[in-house]
Amino acid sequence: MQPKTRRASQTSPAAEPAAPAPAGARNPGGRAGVAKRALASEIAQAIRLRMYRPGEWLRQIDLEEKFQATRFDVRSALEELAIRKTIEHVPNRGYRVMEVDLATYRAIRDTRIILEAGAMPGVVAHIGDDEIARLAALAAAFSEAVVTGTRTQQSEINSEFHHLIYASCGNPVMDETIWALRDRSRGSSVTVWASHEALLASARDHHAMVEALRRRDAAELAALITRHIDKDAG
Amino acid sequence: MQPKTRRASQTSPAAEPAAPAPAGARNPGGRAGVAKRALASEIAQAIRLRMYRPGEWLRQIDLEEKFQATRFDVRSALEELAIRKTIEHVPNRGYRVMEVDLATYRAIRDTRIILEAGAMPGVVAHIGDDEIARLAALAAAFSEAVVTGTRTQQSEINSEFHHLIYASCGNPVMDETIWALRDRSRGSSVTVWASHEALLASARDHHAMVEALRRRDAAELAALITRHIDKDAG
DNA sequence: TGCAACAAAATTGGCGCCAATTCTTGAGCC
DNA sequence: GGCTCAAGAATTGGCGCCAATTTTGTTGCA
Repeated sequence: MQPKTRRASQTSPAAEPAAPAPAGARNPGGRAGVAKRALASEIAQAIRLRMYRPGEWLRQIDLEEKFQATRFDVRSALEELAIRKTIEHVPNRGYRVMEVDLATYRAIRDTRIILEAGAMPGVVAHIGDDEIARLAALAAAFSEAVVTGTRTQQSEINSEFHHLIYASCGNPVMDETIWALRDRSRGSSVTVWASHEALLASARDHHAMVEALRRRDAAELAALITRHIDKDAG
Repeated sequence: MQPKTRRASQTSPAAEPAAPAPAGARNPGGRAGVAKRALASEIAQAIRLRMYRPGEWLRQIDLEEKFQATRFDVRSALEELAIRKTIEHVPNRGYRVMEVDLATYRAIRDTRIILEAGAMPGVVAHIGDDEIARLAALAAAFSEAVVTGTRTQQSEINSEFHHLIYASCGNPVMDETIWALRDRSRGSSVTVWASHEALLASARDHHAMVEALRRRDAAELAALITRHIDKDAG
């Protein structure tokens, strides 16, 4: 192995104090370094928007021209999503949108309940009045979207609502973990809002959450979130 | 863009019923497909064992010959670890072991507490007597290792102990999430056991956990775990 | 008419090359 | 003697090529 062994410098074990932050921006050709990471989230977004359904194969050539990226970038992005469990990699067959079976779905749901309900005390402690006001506005917007908006609009407003909540818990790691799980549960067929009634119930939940938030009632909030996830309104 | 546009086949949106599992094994040249994933965990293991310290640079050429892998494999593995937040990628500088600052450390710790304590009811519900017996054995082994064993041995036994617990919660996703967080917190300087007293306290905690497990006392277990993490004994 | 084997096409995936960038060393200058 | 600047060495990283493998279409045979 090893096509070309140049030099085997000893990795300074203890040295290297910890470089602070050398330079910063760089972008020579056009958007090479950027596209790498961005492409992964673009594809992830497309999956979120159900442009690719669970079980569907993601052909590299298609993505290549769909997103105007090089094959290499596409493959990197695909690999990243596979690691994130958004898609699944089958050797010599390609990548396909992850399909989560019922058991896995329940596992994700239970984990989410623990995490998201557990985040509520932090939210109550850290959230400000302006955020609550914004949440109230979003809850109202969602209620309206249930009647007038498209599926995508509903989904977006709903996402924004929950995003704002978890971002307010004062714990970036928790926020990140919660959204990783939320993304994973999207590959389930259960996830799509079942009925108009379910949507209405979700809208009501949102308003109740805002109320509980105003009262700084963490326990009530946790209970609401738990029910909310259990019904799987996202 | 697009070096060679062959054909833009329409991605069959609804088709693709969901291929079950075509073939399975494949390994022509030697270990190409295997090394890809394996290498990442090998490097991760090395980091876990502190062969590379937080902040230290991981030179591709060194890894190349250290693990007898091609440059391409090394880079893939490094990318994977960067996505997992085990290491950090600095463009044109390379990859280095992630250093977690105090704030992030606390964020991880708080998230872990919520998750790991939240997993306890599941553990109590699903664990069998044989697992408890094994845990008791491990707790004893740890107590002994505190006196006679090396740092690495202690760490390994401790890992096995906690691994067994979380694997018994009946929720693979939870287990996986917990370990992802545990791995991330390793990049902190706080993580290493502070003193001999701390080690002894950890050992005592383990025995107390086994006891609580025997009594199927989820609340007590959760309290123990919370304290255990708070003291940061791993 | 149905099935099986074969052949052609398409797609994935491993790998190496070389340009871009950064780090290091040494000379020149203040 | 210390600092700045510049040339050289080393390392990272983008990208394309082609082999391996799978899928699709077709022909021949029972």
